[in-house]
Amino acid sequence: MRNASFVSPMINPLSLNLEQYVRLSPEDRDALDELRTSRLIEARARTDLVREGDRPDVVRLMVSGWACRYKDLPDGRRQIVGLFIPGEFCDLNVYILQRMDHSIGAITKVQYYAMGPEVVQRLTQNRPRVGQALLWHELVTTSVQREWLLNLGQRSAIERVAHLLIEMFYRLRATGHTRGHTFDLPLTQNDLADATGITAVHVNRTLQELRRDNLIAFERKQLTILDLDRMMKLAIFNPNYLHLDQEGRHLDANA
Amino acid sequence: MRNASFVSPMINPLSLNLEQYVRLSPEDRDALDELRTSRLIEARARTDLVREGDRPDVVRLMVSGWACRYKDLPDGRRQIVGLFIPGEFCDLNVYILQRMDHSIGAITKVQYYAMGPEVVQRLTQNRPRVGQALLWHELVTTSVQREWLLNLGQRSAIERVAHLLIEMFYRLRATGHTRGHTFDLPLTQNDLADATGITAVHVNRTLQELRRDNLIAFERKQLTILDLDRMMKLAIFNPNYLHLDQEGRHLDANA
DNA sequence: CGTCTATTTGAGCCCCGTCAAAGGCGGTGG
DNA sequence: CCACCGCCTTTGACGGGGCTCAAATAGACG
Repeated sequence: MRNASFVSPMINPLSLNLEQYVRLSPEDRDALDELRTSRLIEARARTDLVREGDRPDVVRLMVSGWACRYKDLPDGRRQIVGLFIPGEFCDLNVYILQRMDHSIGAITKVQYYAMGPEVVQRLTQNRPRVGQALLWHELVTTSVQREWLLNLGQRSAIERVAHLLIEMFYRLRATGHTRGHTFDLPLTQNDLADATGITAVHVNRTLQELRRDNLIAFERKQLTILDLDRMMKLAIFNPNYLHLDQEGRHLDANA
Repeated sequence: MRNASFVSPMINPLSLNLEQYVRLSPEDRDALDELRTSRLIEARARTDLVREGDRPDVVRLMVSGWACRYKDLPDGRRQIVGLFIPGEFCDLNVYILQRMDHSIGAITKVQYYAMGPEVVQRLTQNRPRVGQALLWHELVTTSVQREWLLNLGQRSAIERVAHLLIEMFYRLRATGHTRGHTFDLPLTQNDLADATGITAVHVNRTLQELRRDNLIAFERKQLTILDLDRMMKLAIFNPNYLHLDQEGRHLDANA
């Protein structure tokens, strides 16, 4: 929570998110603050922000609520390929492509800034360190996708679910969205199923097993990780892929 | 195979690859040709080019042979999260990160150019259109990762294997590495297993089923797709995610 | 021609999917 | 504020797709 007082409350999540990677200068933060002049859009839970096949137009910066990136098959099968929490960009670069190859859906009610690509381009040109941070953000997102591939391809059902829960804990904690080992997890068991590639019924049994073993508590969309060590061992969780811990220190404003 | 005569035989695969997205000018091609002054490195089959945890140093451009990106777990489970064919970069951007979050291994004997990040940076600065093409290349690689997530999370064993085979057919055909519906597939059944998240034994049975249904022929590392239509239907394959078909036309040299 | 790796086959079984139905909970409208 | 409705969670029984273990066969390579 470095220098939280320097940034406006609304855009706060973004600079907090980026400062995981790079320490920003006051000028950098001011430039980020100007994104607040973008259109602020609200979408209801369970609606799509963009659909596969659409022509991408704007870049979206999540302000509140959870969203997901997903792909589906004609017969209804659906795979969530990424989750977005406040402060994260959904689609920094995909506007380069002609057509969306995936959809973005709101899990909860969401608020986001929608800005033209030129706004981001101007920002990265004027503030190179912000540009570096955004690139970092993209690279980490891609790294997370790779870890999810490992998750789906190699881990068992209980390992997958545990791994996802720990990842979200780490990501939320990095931006101050946790209280101790507790955080809001607005996903339904159906969502968890679509993200882990197992069925909702089996997600249910898996969560019960995690509860029975006193590894988690989960009620009213509040998740508590009761024993992080044992959970990490169970999930074979190694946080390296999140590239946290101020790895971007060498890019710092005062370096 | 546009203008293949304009480019040197050695670097050919790269510009061919990039021209899937953007039509390059002669100057662009010349600039790409200069990458040939980079160190050309050879590695034996089944060796690692980089390992998870290493500090990334160089950018690798595949010249010949196949390589893969993979992640593994302490207990030996291994997931291949991407395949590289000649003309593709393994790790255009990952040098930005402090530590590799995955490994890169040679499937066959491989040759690749190893260049310092500054070489790529200079190239993209001097030749913006090449920079665009490289960005495109990265975005498509990421899109492929998302499709693989869908593959692992939602498709059955036979669908997964069929999907992977068709994808490699499309990617190889785009750079002229196919003869009719036949191409070299140097993967072992173990590799296919690690890429699709099923066991090698079951890959074997799956391939037999594909053969029995006269969908493929596969011997001596030569794969033929006997009935592409039925294969695509079986795999629920939609090539959109590869963003082929000169989507980058609007960035063309003469646009 | 021998060795090592890759492919193939078989038997048994288990993790997880499927189908179906019963509770629980939150949200909405009267 | 209550009652209803829809979605979410939970439970049970059953079946099957894919895993495991093990061993035989076939190729590849020196």
